[in-house]
Amino acid sequence: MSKTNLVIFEDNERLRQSLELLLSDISGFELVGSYGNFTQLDEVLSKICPNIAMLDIDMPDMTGIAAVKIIKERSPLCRVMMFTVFDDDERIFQSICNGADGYILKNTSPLKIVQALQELSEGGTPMSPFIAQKIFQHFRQASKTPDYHLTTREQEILQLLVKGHSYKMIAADCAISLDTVKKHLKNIYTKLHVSCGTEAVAKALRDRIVPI
Amino acid sequence: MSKTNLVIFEDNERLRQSLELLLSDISGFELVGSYGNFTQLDEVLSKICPNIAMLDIDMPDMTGIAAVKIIKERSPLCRVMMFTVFDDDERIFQSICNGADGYILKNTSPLKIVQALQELSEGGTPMSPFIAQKIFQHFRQASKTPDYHLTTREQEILQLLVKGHSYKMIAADCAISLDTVKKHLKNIYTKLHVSCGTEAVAKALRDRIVPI
DNA sequence: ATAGGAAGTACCCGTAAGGGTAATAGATAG
DNA sequence: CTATCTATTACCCTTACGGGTACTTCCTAT
Repeated sequence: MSKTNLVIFEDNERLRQSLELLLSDISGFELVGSYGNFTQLDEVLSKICPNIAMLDIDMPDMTGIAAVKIIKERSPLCRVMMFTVFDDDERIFQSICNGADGYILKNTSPLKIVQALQELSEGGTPMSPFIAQKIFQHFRQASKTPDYHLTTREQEILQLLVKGHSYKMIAADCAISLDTVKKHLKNIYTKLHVSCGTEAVAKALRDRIVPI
Repeated sequence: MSKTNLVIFEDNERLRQSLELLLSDISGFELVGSYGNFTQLDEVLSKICPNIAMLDIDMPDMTGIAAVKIIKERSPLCRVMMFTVFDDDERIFQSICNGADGYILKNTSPLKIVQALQELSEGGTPMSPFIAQKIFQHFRQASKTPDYHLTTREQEILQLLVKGHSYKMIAADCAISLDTVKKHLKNIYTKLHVSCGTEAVAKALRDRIVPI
């Protein structure tokens, strides 16, 4: 069985050399490239066809976040590991959305780095415990729904409004008069502290009052 | 230092006994309860105050997904590990949103189960590789934005509409006439295949044409 | 028993919204 | 160099929307 080809993009020269040393003789892996910037990225993707790319985020000519997008567009099968000091939500989620397959922080021990790369090559999704925590937290946060004390009827009507139904259609759907629909929507706008339908729809979706 | 108190909720009797055996003599842990349903959940939370609860999802009287919500509301410090055969998006994300701190599948080896519980007790967020993959995939999926070929002006106007601005306010913001705003919105509605502002706002937010 | 909230109906009124049509300037492609 | 496309502006017309106010019925919680 052939070895897993590995390339590194890391601008800190000392760290890059340490990584080269660490990763140069792991069984099953072959370090086939190591770069301090992304100028040769195109060439690397077309000529070397690496199985795994390990990316620093803060690089001189391009962020690793932009690079992972390019890599995944050009070589979808290349698995990408983010390797960075950044642990803020913004950079974590952007990296993942752009296609990163793993995300480990630079304070990770050499042993764990090697384990993470092995896990990555086996199709796994290695990440530092802190990253896993952030992700779980993100879901919990996103599911929190403020309560505007809408009645069931009001929720029903708001849902229809979000679907793009006109007042008239809502009246037909609910089998009530047009005036009643207006009254309900008036109350809904008051409760949501908005002044028109479009604003209500935006708030309903943003605050998950209605299913997205 | 005192031991970590652990309780198990698992309705399969044989599996529960296996878990009891596995977890009864791990150093640092003490298995203080093991139940085949959630009838005694209230009591367990108020009297035993477990540090860790391990929950099966498919239980006779309540789902583990509902249980994790209750546990987290009543005892936020109790760390909850989902332990289940289910690997569908729906149950994974609901569990996490309700407050689960870890999610491992039942095909996990005994050694890995013990490691996961240790990681959980140290504040980590253990999950099966497959779960990690699902989560990363979820982010990638959510960030995909269909292209409706809106011009920059149209995007700008759509954003203002989503903010709840009236046609008149948009005209003022963009320093163009009201009629032009109308025309642009007409074009936007056509491009998005919608018929009114509320529907356009809903589509813009759902399809992430504008930042949520 | 009764007060308050939820739901429904009905009116008026003014403006905002949405559809149709057309003209102008700038860019771009053949 | 002209034809075409895009972005922009403009006008007319009808309807939908949003605010105000008022009344009835049902239900539930005190």
